[in-house]
Amino acid sequence: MLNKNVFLKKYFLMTRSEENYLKTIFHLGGGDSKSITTNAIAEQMETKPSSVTDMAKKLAEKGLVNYVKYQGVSLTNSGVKTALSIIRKHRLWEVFLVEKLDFSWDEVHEVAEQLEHIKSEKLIDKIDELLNFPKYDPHGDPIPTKDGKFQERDKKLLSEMAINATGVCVGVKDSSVPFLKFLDKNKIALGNSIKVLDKEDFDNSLRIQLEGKEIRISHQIASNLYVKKND
Amino acid sequence: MLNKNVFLKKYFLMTRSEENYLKTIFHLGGGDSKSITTNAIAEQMETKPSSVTDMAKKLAEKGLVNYVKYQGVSLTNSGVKTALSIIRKHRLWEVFLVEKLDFSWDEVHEVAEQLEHIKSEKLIDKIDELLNFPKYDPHGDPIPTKDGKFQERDKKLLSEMAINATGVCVGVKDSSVPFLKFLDKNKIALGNSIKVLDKEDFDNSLRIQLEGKEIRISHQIASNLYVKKND
DNA sequence: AATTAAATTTAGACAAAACTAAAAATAGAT
DNA sequence: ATCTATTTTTAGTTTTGTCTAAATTTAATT
Ligand SMILES: [Mn+2]
Ligand SMILES: [Mn+2]
Ligand SMILES: [Mn+2]
Ligand SMILES: [Mn+2]
Repeated sequence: MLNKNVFLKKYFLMTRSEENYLKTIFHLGGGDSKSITTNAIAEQMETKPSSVTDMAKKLAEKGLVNYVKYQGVSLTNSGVKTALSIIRKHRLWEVFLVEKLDFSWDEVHEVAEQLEHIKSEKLIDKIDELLNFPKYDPHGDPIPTKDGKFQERDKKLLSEMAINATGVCVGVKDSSVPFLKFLDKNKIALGNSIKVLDKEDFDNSLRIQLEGKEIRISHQIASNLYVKKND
Repeated sequence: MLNKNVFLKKYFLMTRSEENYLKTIFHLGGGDSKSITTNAIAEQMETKPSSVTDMAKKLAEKGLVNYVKYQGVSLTNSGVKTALSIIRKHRLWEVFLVEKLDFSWDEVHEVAEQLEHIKSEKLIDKIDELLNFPKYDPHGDPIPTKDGKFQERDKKLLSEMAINATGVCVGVKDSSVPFLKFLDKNKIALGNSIKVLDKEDFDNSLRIQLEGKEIRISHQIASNLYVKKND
């Protein structure tokens, strides 16, 4: 009885901390068999490199990451699968909070960080169904399907669009609370139509048409907004 | 910074384990300044008495329980308040799962055990609103209000009702999965009308009318079903 | 009142997840 | 190729929550 639980725990059950590490490694690109350094992971997670080393060993033991001393970690197939299932939960909960509970897009991340660790396959599948199987979360990020398929959208940073090009705002690169609140205040939202009117060479700021109205936008903003170009 | 966090953690932030202890103590009657023994708590939580002793000290330090060596623990006002907020969350999530996601009443407890620890006041208030401020959970247990008010229903065990008395089934005493599944199989549900027809002295079984149909019920079942008597 | 049984606490250990400080390995620059 | 700065790992601690085994207190019985 005790031995069986120790076995399950060691090789199958995921702790919250382990899940957070997998998610971070995935977001840093470790899903494409690219090696991520312990330092990079530590910085992202606001923890210490030595803690990351400890966890790397544990995750390697579970077959979730490839870890070679001094060479960093990458996700195994199993690790990718697990990371995607957590990201799927995170983004579905974010949609739920916005669509069903009237949260604003700057409030959802913090709560989703907790909800993503709830263990119930039925729960998340039912939430998915309730939301009518959404493809994107409130920040425009794609939601992996139940079987881990990922549909990245064809999008471009607004700052990289040519003059006179038109499109629709579909996502944010920076999804920090201050940036999202800034966009709200300036009435910039996902789904808005955009046309690039002019670029200012001096400071790289843009003059754009947003839902018909002409506004000026700094480079900082333009380089954090994703646009889907019209054909 | 570090000192501030240590301070917050020690005196304000609740861990999942601490929350589970408070909830258990409350369910064992520790809210009415009755002393609950460490043994009773240990048995309920499937843990060891020595672990309970450790936690009792920690909760006392936080001002959540009164703890006197060898005398057991009872909840302080602050402890009751905290316990009620967790029970409120647990029961609201149970309603949510049944009402919005089509879970059956025997599936919700396990998931609610996880969801009750999500920390977001806004989240639970919005869930409450979405559900239209329900007063009872799927097992007939009352849901505390935001400010901790408790409306226990006037109910009686079916086994204690007099012959010819009528009422409505409003709750279960045993809310274990097997019992709930048994009730489903026998088409006994909350809201059903009940009339006691006859009692068998030999084995204390009952003959009752359930939604018009006459059925026979063992004492074991009758002593785990709550009925609200008609006036 | 003394003895015994049961309940409770203490002491010491362990696993998980973090930390600090020191040691080792790698990469960059001469 | 050697030295040096940076990165990474190791070793040893800490905190939380648990456990076992031993000691202590309380309750029950004679
Ligand atoms: Mn998020
Ligand atoms: Mn998001
Ligand atoms: Mn429950
Ligand atoms: Mn319930």
